[in-house]
Parts: sequence; structure tokens; C-alpha cells
Amino acid sequence: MTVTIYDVAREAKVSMATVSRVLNGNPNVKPETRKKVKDVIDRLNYRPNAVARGLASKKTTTVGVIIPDISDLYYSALARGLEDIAEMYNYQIIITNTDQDPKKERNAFLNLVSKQVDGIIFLGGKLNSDVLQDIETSRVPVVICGSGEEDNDIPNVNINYYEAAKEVAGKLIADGTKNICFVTAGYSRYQESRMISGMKEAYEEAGFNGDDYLMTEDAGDYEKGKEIFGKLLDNERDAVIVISDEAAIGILHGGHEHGVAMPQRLQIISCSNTRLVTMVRPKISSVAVPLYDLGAVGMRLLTKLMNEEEVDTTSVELPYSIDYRTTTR
Amino acid sequence: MTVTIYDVAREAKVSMATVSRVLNGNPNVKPETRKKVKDVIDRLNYRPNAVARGLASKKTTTVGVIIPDISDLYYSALARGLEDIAEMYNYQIIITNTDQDPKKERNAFLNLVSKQVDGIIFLGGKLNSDVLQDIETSRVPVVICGSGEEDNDIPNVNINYYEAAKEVAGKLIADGTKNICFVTAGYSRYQESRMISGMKEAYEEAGFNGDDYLMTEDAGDYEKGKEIFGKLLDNERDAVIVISDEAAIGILHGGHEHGVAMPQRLQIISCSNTRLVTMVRPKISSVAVPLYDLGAVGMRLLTKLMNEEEVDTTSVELPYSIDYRTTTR
DNA sequence: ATGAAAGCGCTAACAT
DNA sequence: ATGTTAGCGCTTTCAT
Repeated sequence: MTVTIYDVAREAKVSMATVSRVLNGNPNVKPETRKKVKDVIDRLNYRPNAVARGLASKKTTTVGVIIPDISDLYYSALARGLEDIAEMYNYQIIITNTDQDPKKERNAFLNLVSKQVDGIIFLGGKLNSDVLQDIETSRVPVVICGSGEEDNDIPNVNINYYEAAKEVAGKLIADGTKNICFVTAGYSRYQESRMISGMKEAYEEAGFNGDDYLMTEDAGDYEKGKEIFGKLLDNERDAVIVISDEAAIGILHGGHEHGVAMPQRLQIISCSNTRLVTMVRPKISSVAVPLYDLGAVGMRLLTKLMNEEEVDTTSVELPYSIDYRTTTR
Repeated sequence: MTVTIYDVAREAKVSMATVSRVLNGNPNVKPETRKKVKDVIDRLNYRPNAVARGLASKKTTTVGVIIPDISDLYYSALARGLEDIAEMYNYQIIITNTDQDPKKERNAFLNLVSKQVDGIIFLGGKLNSDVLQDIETSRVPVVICGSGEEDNDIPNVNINYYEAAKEVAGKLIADGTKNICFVTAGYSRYQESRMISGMKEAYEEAGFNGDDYLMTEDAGDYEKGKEIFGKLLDNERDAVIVISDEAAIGILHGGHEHGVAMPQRLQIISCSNTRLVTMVRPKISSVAVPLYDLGAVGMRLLTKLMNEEEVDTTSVELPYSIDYRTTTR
């Protein structure tokens, strides 16, 4: 019924090995033989069974992607970058959503390993010790993208969130706005704590103690952003640095509803840089994180790891810039 | 090195067949034997090789998803719904982006088939005859989600875009605004032509000839939406029905820049219903397409198809509603 | 309830 | 340059 390599071999009057060779571009095949085999392949409309191939070769040309939520613009931008590069190198990707749930994360990892993926990419996520342990024992190449995790020895690609936060806060402080609220989203605790350190450093350099001024709130989506607006007012904040773009928009609209002038009374800078920030009015100032590139570079790194090529750094840091738009003075 | 079913069998002093049985929940295993085997599995930390399993059983518990662009909010919402259900039924999903390119689409399909996926879901896309042919010959269950394709006999799930367009246009016309522009996005020509039919029917029912009033423009993203705003003005449009939410926002902002009052001078209704429509001001009226459900129901349908269960309809139509917000009068 | 053995469709030595 | 053959790690008859 389904045509196999054996059928092709028989029809072409060669051995399976030869068919396999032309399939895999092995140069040790006489051109005429190659042509003969190719003709039969076309005639029979033969398509190699990738599963059998995977079992025999121990390579599946598929990589797993573990992602908090594909419908989040931040992650889907990363995913797109990553898939484009994967396609370029002839890898397919299996995507699993975890909603940051450690159980789901571990499950996803184990599933992928049992599917014999050649490599795994983590986007965001917290990587609890269970998974860390699994990574260790499974010996699958893993890279972490855009989560700010750089404390362990797993290859990763990020921007320098510490510096970004420091720069943003520094600019704000220099302009005299010291009552900053950092609005976290729970994407990555590690990244967020790095950013807090950066901000405190900015205070320090300006001669202030960050603890006297900086406060923290949590809001990961639009509704939550609107919700916390009151608190920002109550605490006399005059600037927010917010991880989630959607939360930033929520805050923006919360401000509209309260009749608060922005950026005069409250400045907003977001940190995810999805295309949302330029699709609202006023346009939101943001840290220009190269989302697509983060994914693309991560996948490129993974291809090298899977090929056992030498890599100079397993911790790559992409440049970022800061786009001051209309929610900052 | 890697522990196989054979190792488990040896350690548990049973045959591979028995181990396989406990692995697959076959009831024909004495409880004590089952326990013994399970203990060894835990002790050795054995994980079945899904590739070998796939080769032997001809089932891979993975389904392919062919999608125009995962970073498009519309598709990623569908994808999320679909993946949630897939996870529920223990399927993994391989995602491929095609940018609506027929070549890429065909390639993706062929790749998935060679990976022996148990089923394939198409989101959007045009399904040219090549692919249609491949679907025919490969005999893989396929379902199409949210693309409005219902002209062929491939199982699909959609809303009734014809009715939705008719309803929206009808309301507009009844209110006296007849100069409508339908802004397409090229997502699905078929869906768009169905919608045009619906709109014309609405004119008809109101006693007008749609051809005298209806015009069409194309804009699939924010920038394009802003760009075409001039044309809308030049053609004295007083309402737009637009496929892409981002284009709708572009038009909205184009209006702001031209100082055009909305909805007084121009009404906007979008048709994708991503969460963007409520994240801009004014909020955009839209056809409330149940994106997540479209994906979820599609995947559920596919699981039935893969199980060779009886399905009553292979063409399911989900209900929709229309949310009149602030860009309509 | 359990075991033996024949594949699943391919790759990769090893021979020639 | 080509063929032979032994797996890859599992499922699945078929016996018992």
C-alpha cells in the first residue's frame, strides 16, 4: 500500500542501501544510478518515512519548544523567529503551552524527550529544579530564550535586562521623577529581580536610596493593568516601568478614565516591545527588545549545539535600544 | 546507555511483551506482575521511545498544524484553543508557518505526512489543488479551521461569514449608511467572496443594488490600514467592514490624523475579534468570532476522525454574535 | 496471563 | 560504487 524504500530498490534494480544513499545525498553513487533511482522515486511517488528514519539514525530533525502561551504576542513573536530559522535548517517544531505551570513544563519536557527531539527551546518559564535535573540527565541540547535566565549554565539568549532597567530608571530619575513603580508580570522572577537591581543601581548612581522610592506591583494583562491604576495614584507614582505591554495599555487607559494627564502626571515605559505599543494612542515608550531575533538567534544556537559544533559563547546577549515615544517626557 | 524495554523486561524477569502490555494499559496482566514491572520502570527511570513506538504501531500521537503566521493574534488564538484540546487527548502538535505561500503550504503538508502525523489541521490558507490532491492520496485526516472554506468536502469548522456580513451590512444600510467599503486581508478569498455575497444580499433586501454602493479595498495590517484611509475619504465611504483587526486600528488612527469624527463620519466594524479591538480607544465594534473555540472544536473533530469514530457532520458551524462598541452608531 | 518472534521502514557498518 | 545485513526500540499476532 504505502511505498517503501524496498519497493524503490526493487523497481530500480538496486539495493536499499543505494536508494538510501541517493536519499541522503551520499556522493558515493554513480550519476546514472542516481538518476535511475530518482526516476523511480518520482514514478512511485515515494516519500521516506521520517519515523523509521528517526529510529534508525537517532535523529528526528524536530525540536521541541516549551512556551508559556502561544497566544501572547511576546511569545508568539519569539516563536515566529525561531520557527523561521528552524525551517531554514530543515527542522520541524513541536510546541507546548505551559502557562508557566511547573508541572506542565516538566511534562512537556519529558514528552519531548520521549519523542526523541534533537533539541529543546524554552521560552520564558522558570525552570524549576526538577526540569533542571531532567535536562542534566537527558543530555538533550537545550537553549533558553528571552527569559533573562542566565544564572545557570544552560545556553541562553537574552538582552541585558539589568542594563536596560538601569538606563530607563536612570533617565527618569535624572529628569526628577523618582517615585517609580515597577510593574512585574511573573514572566521570569529572575529577570525581574535583575531589573530591580538595575533600577536600584540607577538610584544609587544618582545619589538616592532606591528602597525609599521604588515600589512594585504585579499586572500581567490589560485588565490587571487597569485595576492597579488606583494604587499607582494612591502611592503618588509618577512613572511606571512595566513588563507586559498589555498591562501598560491597561494602565494607560486607567489613566484616561481617571482623567490623569500622561506623560505630564504619569510616565509609562513598557518592556516587551510587541507591536501593540505603537498601536495605541499615545504610543507607549518601550525598551526595544528584538523579539524575533531573540528567537531566531536562539534557534541558530541550538542548531549548532545539535550539530556538536563549537560555540564561542553559550550565553549570548543581543543589543537593545530604548524607544522614547509619547508616554515619556 | 539509554534504558529500553528490553532492560525492563530482563530486570523484571518477564518478556518484552508483558512490559509493553503494562505500558499500554492492557488489562491482560496479573496485578502483581503489573506492579513488579512498574517498580522496575520507576527504578530504571525508563521512558518509552515514542519514535520506535510510532514505527511499530503506525501511530505517532502528533498532529500537524499548518498556519499562515503564528505571530498573528488571530491565528495564535486559534492555535491556543487547538493545542489545549490536543494536550487533553495526549497529542503533541507540530506547527509550520506558511505566510499563505502555496509552495510552503504544500511543503509543510508533505513534511508532516512523512513524519507520519496522525492528523493535520489547516488554519486559514487557500488550499490550492496540489495540496487538495495530496490530501486525497495521503489519506491523513484533515480539518480546516476558521478559514471559511466550506466548498470542498474536507471537514471544517467555521462561523457563517455570509450571515455575519449580511447582518452587519444590513444594520448599516438600515441606518442609512450605504457607502460601505469592505476591507479584505487576503486571509481567505473564499471567505471574503462569501462575505461580499452576504453584503450584497443585505443591499438587495433593503431594496438597493449592492454594486452601486459597495466597494472593496485590501489591507491586512496596521500600516496598510492607515494607508488606505485617504481612499476611503476620496470615495466618500461612511462605513468600513474590515477583516483584519490591525487594519481596522490603522484605519481608526488614520481617521484621527485626518481629524475625521468616528463614528459620526465613518463607522468601523472589524471581523477578527482578537483582543486588540477592546484595547484601543474608541473600542472597535466587531463580529465576535469565537477564535479559541474554533480551534478547540476543530481539534476535537480531528481526534474523532483519527479514532475513526462516527461524526454526524464534518462541517460544523459555530455561533457568533456582533459586538457593537464605539466605532458604530 | 505470559512469551516468542516477526516485523515497522529505515540507516550504517562492513564487505566486495 | 554497490550490496548484505544487522540493528534502532517498540507493538502485535500467534502460541501456549
